Amino acid sequence: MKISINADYMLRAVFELAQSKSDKPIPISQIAKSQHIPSKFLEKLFRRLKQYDIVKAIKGKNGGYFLKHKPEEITMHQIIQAAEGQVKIHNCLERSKETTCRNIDNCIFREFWHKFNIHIDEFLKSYTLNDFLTSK
Amino acid sequence: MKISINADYMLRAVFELAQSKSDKPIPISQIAKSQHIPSKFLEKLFRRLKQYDIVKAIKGKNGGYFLKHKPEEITMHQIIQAAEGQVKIHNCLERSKETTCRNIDNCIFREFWHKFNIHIDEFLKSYTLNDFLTSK
DNA sequence: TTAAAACATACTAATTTAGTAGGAATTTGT
DNA sequence: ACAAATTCCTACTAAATTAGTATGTTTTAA
Ligand code: FES
Ligand code: FES
Repeated sequence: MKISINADYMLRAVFELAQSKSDKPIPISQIAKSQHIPSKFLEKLFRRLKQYDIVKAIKGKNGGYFLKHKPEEITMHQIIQAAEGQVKIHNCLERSKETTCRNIDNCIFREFWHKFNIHIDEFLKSYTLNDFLTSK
Repeated sequence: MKISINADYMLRAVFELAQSKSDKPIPISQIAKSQHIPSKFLEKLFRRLKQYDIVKAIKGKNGGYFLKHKPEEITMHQIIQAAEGQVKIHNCLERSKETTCRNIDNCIFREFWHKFNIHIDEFLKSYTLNDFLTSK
C-alpha cells in the first residue's frame, strides 16, 4: 500500500512547473536535473501528465511544458491518478479485473474496501498544488 | 497504492476464526479449503498473524488457531499491518529507508504524506472484525 | 506409535516497477 | 537550408517485490 516513485516524481515535477515565474515552457531536461530524475524516464512521466490533462506541451526547440490549469485547480488526486492509472485500493474496485474473492456477489468486505477508497479519494481531492506553493 | 493479496487472505482467514462457534481450534487446512488459498501459503500468513499477536496457535494433532482477542478488539489496522509489515504510504515515512527526495530537511511534501498516512490509519483503526460479523 | 497439526527455511515463479536504448517528428534560431 | 533542442514513440531490460512451492522438523492427541 505504497505510493509509487512515479507519483513522487510527478508531484515534484509538476510542483516545479507551478513554481515557475517564467512565461517560457520548462524543458524536461531542466526538471530532471534539479530533481535528480533520469531524463528519459521523466519524459515518459510527462507524457502521462499530458494524457491526464495536467500539463501542456510545446514541441520543438525552446519547447517544454506548462501547467494546463492553475495550481489551485490541480488536486493531488489528479496527480496520483495520472501516476497510477487509477486510485483503487483493492483489486475488486477496479473495473475488469479478476477478484480473489469467490463470494463476490455477497462479499462482506467489498463495502469496506469501497468506503476506504472513498475516504482516500476525499483526502486527495482536498489538496491542490496551491497548498504547497503557499506553504513555502 | 494497493492492498496486497496477503492482507486480503489474512482478513478472510481471521474473519473465519471470528465466525467460528466451536471451542476447538481451527486448522489451516480448513480455512485454506473454504477460502481457496494455497495451504502452505496460508501457513506462512498465520505465522505472521501470530507474531503480530492476532491469533494463538495450538500445536499438534487437533491443533489449529484461535483469535487471541475478541473480534471487537481486533482492528483492520492491525490486520493490514500484520500483512504489510507497516502501514506507510510513502518511503519517507518508514524508518531506516532511503528517500528519493534530496531535500529531506525541508521537504515540502513530507508533511502531506504524513497527514495522508494519519488519515488512513484513523480509518483503519475505526473498523474492527466485529463490524463485519454483525453486518452478516 | 501414528496421524495431524504447527513451525521453519530455502527456493522458484510471476508480476510489477523502474529505468534504458534508439530513434522519429517538430520547431526555432542562425 | 540546417543544426540544435526539444517532445514524442516503441521496444527492450533490469531490479524489486509479491505470490507460491518444496522439503522438511517438531509437537501433541488419540
Ligand atoms: S469481492 Fe472483493 S474481497 Fe470479496
Ligand atoms: S522527504 Fe519524502 S518526498 Fe521529500
